[in-house]
Amino acid sequence: MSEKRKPYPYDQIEPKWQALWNQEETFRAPNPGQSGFDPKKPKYFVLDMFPYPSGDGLHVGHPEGYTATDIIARFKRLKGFNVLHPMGWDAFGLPAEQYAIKTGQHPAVTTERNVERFKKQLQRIGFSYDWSREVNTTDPGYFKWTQWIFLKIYNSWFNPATHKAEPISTYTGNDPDSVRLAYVAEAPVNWCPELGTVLANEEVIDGKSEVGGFPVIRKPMRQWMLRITAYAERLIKELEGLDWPEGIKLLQTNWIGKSDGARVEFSILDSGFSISVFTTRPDTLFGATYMVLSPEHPLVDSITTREHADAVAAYRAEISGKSDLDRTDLAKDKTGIFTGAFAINPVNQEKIPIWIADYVLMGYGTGAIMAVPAHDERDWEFAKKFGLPIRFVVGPVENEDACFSGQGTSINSGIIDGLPTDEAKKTITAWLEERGLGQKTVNYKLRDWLFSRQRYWGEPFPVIWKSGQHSTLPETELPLAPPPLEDFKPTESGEPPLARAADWIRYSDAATRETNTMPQWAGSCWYYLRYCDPQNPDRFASEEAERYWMTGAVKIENRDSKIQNPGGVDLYVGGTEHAVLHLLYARFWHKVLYDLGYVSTVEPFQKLVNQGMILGTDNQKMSKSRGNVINPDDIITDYGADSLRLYEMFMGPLEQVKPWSMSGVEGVHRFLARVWRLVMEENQEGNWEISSLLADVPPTSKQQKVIHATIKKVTQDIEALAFNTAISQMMVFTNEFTNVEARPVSALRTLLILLNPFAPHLTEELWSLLSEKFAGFEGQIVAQTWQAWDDTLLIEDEIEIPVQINGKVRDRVTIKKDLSQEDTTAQALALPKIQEATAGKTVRKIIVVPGKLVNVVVG
RNA sequence: GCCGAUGUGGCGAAAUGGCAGACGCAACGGACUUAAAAUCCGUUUUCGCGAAAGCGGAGUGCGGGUUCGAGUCCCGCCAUCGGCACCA
Repeated sequence: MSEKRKPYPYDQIEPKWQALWNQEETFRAPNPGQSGFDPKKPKYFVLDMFPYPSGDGLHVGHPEGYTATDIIARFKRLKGFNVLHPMGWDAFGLPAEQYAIKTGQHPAVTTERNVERFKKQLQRIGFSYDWSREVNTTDPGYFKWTQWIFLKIYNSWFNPATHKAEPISTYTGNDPDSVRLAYVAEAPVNWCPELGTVLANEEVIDGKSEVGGFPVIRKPMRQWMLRITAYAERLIKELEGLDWPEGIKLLQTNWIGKSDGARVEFSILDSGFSISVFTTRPDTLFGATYMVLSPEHPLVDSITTREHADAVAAYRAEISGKSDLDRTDLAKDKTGIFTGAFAINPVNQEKIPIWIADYVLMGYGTGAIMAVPAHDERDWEFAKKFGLPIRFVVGPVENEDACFSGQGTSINSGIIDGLPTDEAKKTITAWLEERGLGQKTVNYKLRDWLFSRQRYWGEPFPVIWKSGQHSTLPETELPLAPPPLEDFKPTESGEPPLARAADWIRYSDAATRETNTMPQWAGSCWYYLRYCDPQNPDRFASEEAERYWMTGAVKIENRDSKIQNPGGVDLYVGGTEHAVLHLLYARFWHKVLYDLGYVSTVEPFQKLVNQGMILGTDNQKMSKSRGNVINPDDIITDYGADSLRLYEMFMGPLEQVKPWSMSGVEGVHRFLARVWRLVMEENQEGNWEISSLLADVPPTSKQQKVIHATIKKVTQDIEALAFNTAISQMMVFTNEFTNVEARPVSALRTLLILLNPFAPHLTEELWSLLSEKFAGFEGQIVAQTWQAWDDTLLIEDEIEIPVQINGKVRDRVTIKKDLSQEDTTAQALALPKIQEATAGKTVRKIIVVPGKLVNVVVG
């Protein structure tokens, strides 16, 4: 009894309803063909970005997006949809592995423990997930299919004629390995000698390891690559029809980085070689005064003259020894060295020197450029530093001391003189093509996806090696689990940790297993598909289930008709941090599966929404070191899950970054307590009982208006994901019914249904309490139907409108709603204040906006 | 440097080109109470005048513009946050 009395007994009702939902599988979503499936209802697939179950547990950022999707899921169910709302675990990953290296505890053990904790935390918030569909990327039953998809990727190629992935058997060339969508290449990786491991790009911050801050160097290693570049064009183009934030589409488009230009062949003087360069400005070809190769360019050794060989070798050694950090730091200061060789400019036969410099990247274009210092900032800087000639070929030249990279008219350029830039590009490119000296080309910044990691805690590749040749395991040998190990560090020689499992590696006398593992992205590339049919042992998801949840089609139809209807996940909510990587990788895999006929839609996610980050109460990013982390468990203990949910949604627009406020939590908590007290009151003994003010009376017409305005606003706001204003409106509703002599039960019935998606526990409880005394509360609230509003009830007979003089409000007038413009004007002008203001002045114009205002313009 | 988002009271915010500040927090005042908490009622952009009801001016980062009318549309800046960063 000493405990402080709670404003309402959330601590009792929340666990009660959670247990009941769990027990009765209230939110189980049957698949077509299963009992309880209703084919007449439309489908709705609402997806969260599944979490990595870290050791820290949930933070308040997780429930933000999860609450938003839960409200949508519950709303759609009330609206009569079959709703797929699942949750799972992206459980492979580096933190578990590093913890294992430190403590020797197997990652599977810590992962299981963390998953358990995360799940408990999520269940305490009352999310309406169909837990029978839970997936875990580290389950053999799951990663079997991750590996299976890899096999499909490995066994296909991108046919440039059809712009589609096709089985490798349709490839007629003589080297299928050169076109597979999964291939092996020597590629530089982020090697951290201190940690003895390779790091993903995301784990390298400013050239140092995210963990520990140790230097990271680039080291070439044999790597698996996925040919995502083959899809560059489609990954840009097929974004078009998606309902995604424009900013995210742009981010992906820029990441893929398409540029139109030309490849131009330069022959090398006194040698049999020729070097091709990529340029977006072939119109400036006459201004090329030198050429630059990347230090890693394969022809550097062949063309370097004897007297420059030592200096070039020294420069190349210096560059390769630099860490990423050094290279970034020196980005502004150009370095380079002359090779002694010369190239011939194909348009004017001019002899130009060939340099190497690290501002030219091997990974883009051809790794070589023609330098046009007059019209390219970087070339300008380099030419200035090394005293190379500068020649203007795009006019008008206004300033000889500055580079001009814009468009203009070609000058000093032979056949293209006088042409505007666009024309000049076309003309010179055609001229080059006719002579076999160049070609119109499209280039992308996007690189192929480095898909292997030297890690333990990931999916092993279903690949074996025999005499230096790779081949794949048969599907029947999937899943291939990682071997049991006790030491998870890479070997001393820098080989992946799987190399320690000698027995596991030996596949046969002649063949060994691949020891790299897949990156964490692999499992998250397709998890939304597994949710459709998570226990299926024979396919990643049955065709029927995949088709139903992705397109809504119950029967299998002509596949081409699906292309018309974009389909896919109906709503996907998650943080912006995945704007490029996860969302690009998943789209890529999905397209491969689509091309090969395994899925029904071109794109996986039809609508995407990014929730904004939640900052600490100090307006700073939450972090352990700042000590400003808010733990959702504490909020639930002190205010209840419904308050946590409601506050997360009431803070502000979903997409916006916003700081946490404890008194804000108390505010919504008070609101929920007010709703509780609309229904319940305390008796003499201090027990809660149904309020004596409740009565089966019709609402007054004013109340009727509030009821219908609230149904309308809440419905429209939920559909627009504007949860904060939906809640405001329900507060208005509650205020309206707080001080009344008799409270119409029907009004509360409506409020409870509207509030249910937001505060499911409180509304279930009040619903069930009301059913003891009033009719209309049969069954659970989750089984009810969302109400419709009546617009005719919202129309006011009389409205008050402002009357302005020259745009400033001078008075107000109350008029009948359908009053004619003439009569409105007359009434407005008759107002004493308006009379006074217009006296002695000319009324020049009167603007009447029906039902809105009158504006009198006087001179 | 480039790209994107944002900028409104003491704070979180709201406003199809039409009464700026709904709703909530905080603060202040009142009711209830022996008292406090809780609850309920009220005030609260700011400046000036007024005892008060009220009256008047200013006001949505800054400077311009379009419009009868701009937080909202257009042009040019500034600031904060996020992303990319020698991509030829």
